[in-house]
Amino acid sequence: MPKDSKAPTMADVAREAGVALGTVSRVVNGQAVGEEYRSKVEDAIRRLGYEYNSSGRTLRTGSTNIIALIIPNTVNPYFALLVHHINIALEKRDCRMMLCFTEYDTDRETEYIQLARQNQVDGIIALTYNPNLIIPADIPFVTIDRFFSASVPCIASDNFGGGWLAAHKLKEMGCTHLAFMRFSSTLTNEPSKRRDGFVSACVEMNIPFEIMALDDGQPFSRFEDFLRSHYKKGSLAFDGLFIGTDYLAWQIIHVLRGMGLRVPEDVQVIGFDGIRIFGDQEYAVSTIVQPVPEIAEACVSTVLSRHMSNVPSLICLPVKYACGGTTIEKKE
Amino acid sequence: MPKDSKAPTMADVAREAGVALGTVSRVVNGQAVGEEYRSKVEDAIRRLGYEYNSSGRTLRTGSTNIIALIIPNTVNPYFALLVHHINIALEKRDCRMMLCFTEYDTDRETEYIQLARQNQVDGIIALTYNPNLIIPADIPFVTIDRFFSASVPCIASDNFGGGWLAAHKLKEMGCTHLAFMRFSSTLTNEPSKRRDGFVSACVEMNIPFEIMALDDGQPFSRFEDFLRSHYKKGSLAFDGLFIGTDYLAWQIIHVLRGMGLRVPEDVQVIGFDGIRIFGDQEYAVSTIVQPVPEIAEACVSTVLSRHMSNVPSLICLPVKYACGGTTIEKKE
DNA sequence: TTGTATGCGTTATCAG
DNA sequence: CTGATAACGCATACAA
Repeated sequence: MPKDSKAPTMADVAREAGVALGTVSRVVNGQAVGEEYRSKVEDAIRRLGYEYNSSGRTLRTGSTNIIALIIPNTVNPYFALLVHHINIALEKRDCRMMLCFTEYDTDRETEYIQLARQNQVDGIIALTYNPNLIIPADIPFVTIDRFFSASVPCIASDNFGGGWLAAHKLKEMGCTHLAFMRFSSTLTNEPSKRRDGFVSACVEMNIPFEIMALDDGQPFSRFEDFLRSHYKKGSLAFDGLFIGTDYLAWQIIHVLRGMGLRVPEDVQVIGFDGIRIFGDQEYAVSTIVQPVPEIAEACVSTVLSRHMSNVPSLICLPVKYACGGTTIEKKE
Repeated sequence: MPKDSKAPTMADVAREAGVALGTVSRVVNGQAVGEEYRSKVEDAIRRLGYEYNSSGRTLRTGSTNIIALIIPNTVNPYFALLVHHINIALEKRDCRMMLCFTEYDTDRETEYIQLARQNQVDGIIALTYNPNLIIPADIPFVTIDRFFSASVPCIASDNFGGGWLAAHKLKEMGCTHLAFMRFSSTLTNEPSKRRDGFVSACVEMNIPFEIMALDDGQPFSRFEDFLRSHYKKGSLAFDGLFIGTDYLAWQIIHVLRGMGLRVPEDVQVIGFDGIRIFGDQEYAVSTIVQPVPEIAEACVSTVLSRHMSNVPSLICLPVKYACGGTTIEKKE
């Protein structure tokens, strides 16, 4: 029986090639090595079927080329999209991803940060909700949609601009009475600005509007109650709705249709996120589209930027409007 | 200036606590240690803010508690669901996930296996399409939906039974002329059996049917051509369609409606997978639901089973039918 | 039960 | 440009 019960190491390769261990390391890492030595080493690698073992390097250098992504889940299509594009951006830079799902559990958010540190990740990208989350100072850390402090870069869409755009679009489509509806976490984060932009535009355009914000944890039926209380004699008090997310917009459209209202004929609806059915088919609802590829790229390039020096504390990326059939386009 | 520029190690803790390095290791790993020693160590850990560094252990033991999941992407809702449930199953066992997206690129599938080995993962779960993929013999490996050999466990839904069930349901709903449509990869994998089950049921029930399988890479418009060629004088030759995936079913329903046909009144459609809109809302189409949580659980428990000994080579899990509005329920 | 000592595979620092 | 050698942090066999 051969004694090759264990995988060959650089030392084995060195012995096989008749060179020093350091030379093998240099070949493997593509550093300057004499041509004759290089080929001797490469032959030996092939003969032995040597494969690089990154744990040695991690121990020695403390770096892993792994970035932790902390996010609620991957079932929500917006998160799925984010995960997808962040992975593309990481792969482009030869990095791997350690995926951490929190399911909106604040304790898990904390635990995963600790776990990421124990695994020597090179950085953390996090989309979290824990109001008391402690950001590690010794690991490059960027957050999505939530501002902590000037020293923790935050990447987000232009939420204010998106709210503003939604109101303008509804006006443009002929709406005269608007409402904004959302689930609002107790946390004040970047998406909270969707409301502010919407309000700002309504005031500016002198359009009447109402706000219906429901705290997280409140039952969805409150939205139904709200709509019904504004429904008299077969018509709704609003002809245009801006909803905090596409997901909620979808649910609310069901309610509207259940009430006998037609969307978009009687009520036009604009959501936020830019979710497509099955990920790449038509938009689920008319929407303000977040620039997910750009957000992902910004997250990755920021978290990997050397020592996180000279990085802006808030990166805000432009959104755009897209029709998903729940608004009336002017000229088709 | 303090000299704590580097993170404290077990050796630092041992010195601080006045015990031996091995004792610290035993405390950290929850092994038997005298009570007085344990508390001395725990105090020292707290004082120093020590945090476990897993790279040392990985180097020493060769194990990481990380499982690689190789999958095309996370944008397709079925894959998103799979990722989600596999992560739940891994977390339950204190394992982390290294996510590898292939985007159906066969080279990437190979590369990621190599990368996973270099990262010392404890196992690999893979959903792949490369016909020549080489399965590493030295790493626990399970595949989803694709049988390689008796030594590589394969986890899949009961695809044959699903096809069979779809045909029976369509019959039950009053259909008399059926067709099956799918994109078929050149690869013969478990999902290929959806067709076989469907055919078997049609023959058994003595129902006329047609099969329209399009090779991957062919344009979708071929399906349109197929439907149009079976469309005469305002009616389609089929009143029931079974489609290989919900995703394709969704697209085909668009074509049908574009032709002026009503779904489900004129044509009933059943897809496969069990995809819900926004991940947790209504089913996108009437469908054969894959038992994703059970598939995930089976993948994880199998890949982690000690030495992969005594594991079945094919685990087949039961599917069920669900209405998604593209079939006519008998009694509502 | 606790202490001691060694080695896991790699990188990096020196001399040569 | 190459060779020899010392860490990196931890687990564990062995000695006490």
